Amino acid sequence: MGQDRDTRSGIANKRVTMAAVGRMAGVSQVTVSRALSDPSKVSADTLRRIREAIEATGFVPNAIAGALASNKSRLVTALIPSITNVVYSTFVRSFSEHMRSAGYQILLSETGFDPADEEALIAAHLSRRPDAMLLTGIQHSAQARRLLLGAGIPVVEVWDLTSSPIDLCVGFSHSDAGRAVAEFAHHKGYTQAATVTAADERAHRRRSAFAARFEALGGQRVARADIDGPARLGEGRTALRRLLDEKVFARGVIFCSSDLLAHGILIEAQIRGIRIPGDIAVIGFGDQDYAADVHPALTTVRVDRDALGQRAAEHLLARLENNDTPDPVTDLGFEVVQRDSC
Amino acid sequence: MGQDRDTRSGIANKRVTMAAVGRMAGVSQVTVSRALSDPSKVSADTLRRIREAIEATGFVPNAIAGALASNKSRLVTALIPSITNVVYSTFVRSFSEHMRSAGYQILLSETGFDPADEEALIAAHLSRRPDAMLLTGIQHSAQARRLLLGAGIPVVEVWDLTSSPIDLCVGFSHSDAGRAVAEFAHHKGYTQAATVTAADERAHRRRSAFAARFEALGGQRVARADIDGPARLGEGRTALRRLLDEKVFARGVIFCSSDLLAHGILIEAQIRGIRIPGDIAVIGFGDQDYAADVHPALTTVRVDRDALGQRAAEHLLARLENNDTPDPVTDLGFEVVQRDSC
DNA sequence: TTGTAGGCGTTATCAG
DNA sequence: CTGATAACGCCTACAA
Repeated sequence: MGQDRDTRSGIANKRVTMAAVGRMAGVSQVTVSRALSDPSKVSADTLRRIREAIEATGFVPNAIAGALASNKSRLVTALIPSITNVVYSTFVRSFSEHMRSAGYQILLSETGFDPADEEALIAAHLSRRPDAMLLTGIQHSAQARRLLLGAGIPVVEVWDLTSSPIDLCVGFSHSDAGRAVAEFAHHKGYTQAATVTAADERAHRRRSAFAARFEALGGQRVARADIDGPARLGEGRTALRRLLDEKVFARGVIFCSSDLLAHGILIEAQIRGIRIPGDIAVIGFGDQDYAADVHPALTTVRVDRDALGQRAAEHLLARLENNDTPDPVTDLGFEVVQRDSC
Repeated sequence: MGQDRDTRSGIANKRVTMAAVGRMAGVSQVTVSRALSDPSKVSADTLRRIREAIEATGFVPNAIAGALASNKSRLVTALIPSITNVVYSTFVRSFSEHMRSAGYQILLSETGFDPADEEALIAAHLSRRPDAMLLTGIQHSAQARRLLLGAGIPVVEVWDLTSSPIDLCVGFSHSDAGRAVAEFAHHKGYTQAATVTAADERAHRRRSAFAARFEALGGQRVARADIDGPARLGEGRTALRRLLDEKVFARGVIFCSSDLLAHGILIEAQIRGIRIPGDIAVIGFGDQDYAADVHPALTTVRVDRDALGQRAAEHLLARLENNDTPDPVTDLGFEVVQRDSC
């Protein structure tokens, strides 16, 4: 209670500095700094005394001061559309781990659905003077690009492809993915199709490419059910209901913008006694953890998120550490994974 | 290509400082600082010139220098077990949004499964001199506690309850939750039960409390299926299979440590023609987005993650901004949500 | 309303 | 191997 607070205040000893550690170890502040950054430059005995002093005082270096002095923050900021979307969070984990093992910490923020917010977020992140920055997607305001360029740090745009990245780009083509799915469906003999798409620009690009190719290959006009807001299981169920009730679609294949929506369709179909893939076939997107475990197992599009995070990290690190120039844009592709739902 | 890189290097103008902005606007650096932190302390005309200069130069304040000078980083760090687990990420989103609207940014890291890593992570985070820190859970090494105490910043531990928090604690009792589920099951007339539990200390505490209470209420010995590693849909399916095959359980209620596992059980049961809740009843944990949309709709335990994030933020802010002392520990409780699976 | 001076805790650069 | 000393870019007094 109050007691606790008092105790804490008492303990809130003024922060221990290198100078204090040095005093205790009988050396100057600079020597402490050296002992920490390159122990080999300090005599064994001094090193020992410094380590003891650090242990005794509970010294934790002040990275803020270090960053200011060295002009290196060892901080990398990342902007993703949503942290609760597993697609992005698994990718970010991979990215983080690779950056962390190179000594960088990640400052993560959600950009959400409003692209207008991104600019302010970028500025806020830039004020922390990150050594590099990761952005999701390739659509950024002119002012955002200016800020980024002005910062003079490596920037990697992920999850999409462009011929004119701000700096680096690692991703895959959403149009290609849509087309690949259309071709897959066509080869499986489907001539009727529908799409269920969440409110996401990249998802819509996949949908458009899918529909265009499917129709070009002789398929009938592709029905569509669009969702506003993020994908949820219930939205998948609703979408199937709408498609069926509005009689715009009765048989064929449904291409969803995410595995979650596809899963919703599986559930709704099961309840209605619609057989999958007998009556209706379903294709998801993302190849989530659970895609192989739902029933029937979901045919979907796999994007290697771990590889994506790794490559993004590697390219950034190449810029940061070595002085070599990685390829500005790298296409990691995707893969249609056939299972039972189509 | 190389061209791009050259361009970037060219543009990487040495960082614009407040002094530079001031020079351009015909005022001193301090005035620029004031114009930014409290525009009312600067004359309208000066303000205009400064704003023009900022616009023209693309100046972005250096939060590093600001933090060093003011001894306030406006940074709050958060440690969660996993970012890909929606339970934590939704909570963190709520926390982040509340902190952000108060002007704080969040530095997020995953602690993962190895509690030994936590200590190093805490130290790494502390080196950024956060103004406050959020920790998941109440189990921290003695050294970790020392570090935290020594930092002299507000700390909030979430997702659990303890009578001796490091500083603040906002959460709920996992034992209480387990017991509440046992009572719920008992009132529904079940006398046989099993648990499916992921490798998580808190989940196991819920399980123990559930089993103890269930048996105390006259139920038969509770069967168990434990999973090592994180919860996945497939693990839920496997668990049901194991429970059935090993003949340790055939009818009754299954309490899962997460909705995901429960969902796996639903799927496996459907495939095997086991009726839910006719033959077997299922109770999840977490009340995820999809819990109401699976079939049958999942009975589960709801934890108000948004409220949790909000309260954690509020209590931290109380320490940070006002000088009043929030209650050291606040129990936000939980709620058994009855739907169709039990 | 504006400016000057000093300092925040490091790292970089020279000396010794 | 160790130590002065000068930045780093801003904020907090205190003055004008």
